Amino acid sequence: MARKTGSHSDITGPKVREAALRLFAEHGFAAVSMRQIAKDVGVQAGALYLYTPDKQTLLFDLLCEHMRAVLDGLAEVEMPSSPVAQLEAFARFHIRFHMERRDAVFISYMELSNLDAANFARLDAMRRDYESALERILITGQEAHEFDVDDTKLTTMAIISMLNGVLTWYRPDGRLSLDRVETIYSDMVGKAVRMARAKRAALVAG
Amino acid sequence: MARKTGSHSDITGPKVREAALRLFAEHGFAAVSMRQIAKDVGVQAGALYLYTPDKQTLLFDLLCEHMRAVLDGLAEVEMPSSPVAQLEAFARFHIRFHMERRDAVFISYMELSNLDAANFARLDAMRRDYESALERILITGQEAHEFDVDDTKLTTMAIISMLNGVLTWYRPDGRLSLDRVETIYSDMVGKAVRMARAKRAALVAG
DNA sequence: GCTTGAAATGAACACTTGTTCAGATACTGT
DNA sequence: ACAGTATCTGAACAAGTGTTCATTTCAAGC
Repeated sequence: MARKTGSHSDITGPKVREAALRLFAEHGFAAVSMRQIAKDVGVQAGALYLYTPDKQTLLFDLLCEHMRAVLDGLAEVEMPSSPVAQLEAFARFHIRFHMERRDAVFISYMELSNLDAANFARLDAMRRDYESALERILITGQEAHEFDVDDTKLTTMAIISMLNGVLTWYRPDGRLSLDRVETIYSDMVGKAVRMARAKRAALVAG
Repeated sequence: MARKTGSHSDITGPKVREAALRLFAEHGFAAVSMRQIAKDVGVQAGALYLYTPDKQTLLFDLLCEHMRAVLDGLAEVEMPSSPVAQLEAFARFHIRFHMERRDAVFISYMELSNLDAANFARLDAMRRDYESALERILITGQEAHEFDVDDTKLTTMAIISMLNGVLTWYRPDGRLSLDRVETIYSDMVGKAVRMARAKRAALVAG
């Protein structure tokens, strides 16, 4: 046997990436062998090297594609004018988007150490871009005296960690709908950063 | 050569656990070989099996010991009477304790999938005990009309994720002291769950 | 000082790892 | 119908995997 009937790189290529993504997320990068990926695709291990130069690059490409999708997704969210509403929009987008791509997110937060320095740097830059978008919302709100944030950088990280936490426990068939989770979380985030009414009144008056 | 001069199981044993903890945290369980651990300890791979029946048990023992330390640590925190102060005490304890044991926390949140079902269940029970302690604070505050929480279980998870996030970015030599980070985080947590003054007044009046 | 047992070696086991490649097969364009 | 190329196999490679064990060495108790 050699080439299979109906085989095509447009089919096998995505299959490889899909299988790798799923298996890496489930067992971790180091714990998944090329032969396991190949078996999942329905092909011999050697064939994988038509679609990736090596295992590490396969991981990097998955991570890279994911971060690009996140940034593109956020760019497509039409942002309201008020910082409070912007923050809610961000929180809702983050939760929904990340829930739809659990596997990729899992890998992004766990397997970065398997990358070499250069690849890591590229991904880290993209991640910082995303976090900056949130920080800009906080800064805008701070300047408009709508938010009362001690440190915008720290608060950015805190919010993102909190939102990411949804991944670790949320189950689509669970007690709460995703929409309800989005609502509760964005409410909490809002309360955590919004300025107290009394303080704002004093500031506006003064 | 065989036995080394000055060698003792009271010395090598802890060394093995220490090295395993550090290496697992840095590279991941699957990516670390017994020979790497042995080299780090300064011993041959075979000698490790005097201190653990196998690699998986070594991981499990590390995780188990960590969770026990977390629960013991929390038990030793003397809790104030007011829920607001209790919440702050919890947040401060969580951040400080987890920062002091970064490696163990990293493993706890990343390598659970490498455990078999029985071991996983035992650890999961301990983790739920810890989370329950936080939820009880939220429930108490809720009943005292000091907190305004939509869903105590979800809020518990949200708070813990947020606090855990500190681990991913905090550097002891960075811009902020650990004490300041604790303050900012516990303030944010407090604001996120506390009941608005107006609402509380209305409730007390009504 | 000698025996006893703990602590460690180092070689061996059977298997898996990522990766390469000559050869075989199926599809595509002419 | 045929040539050419894209796709895949299957075997091979050297290195590394977790684990076992007979053997050796050191340290402590009598």
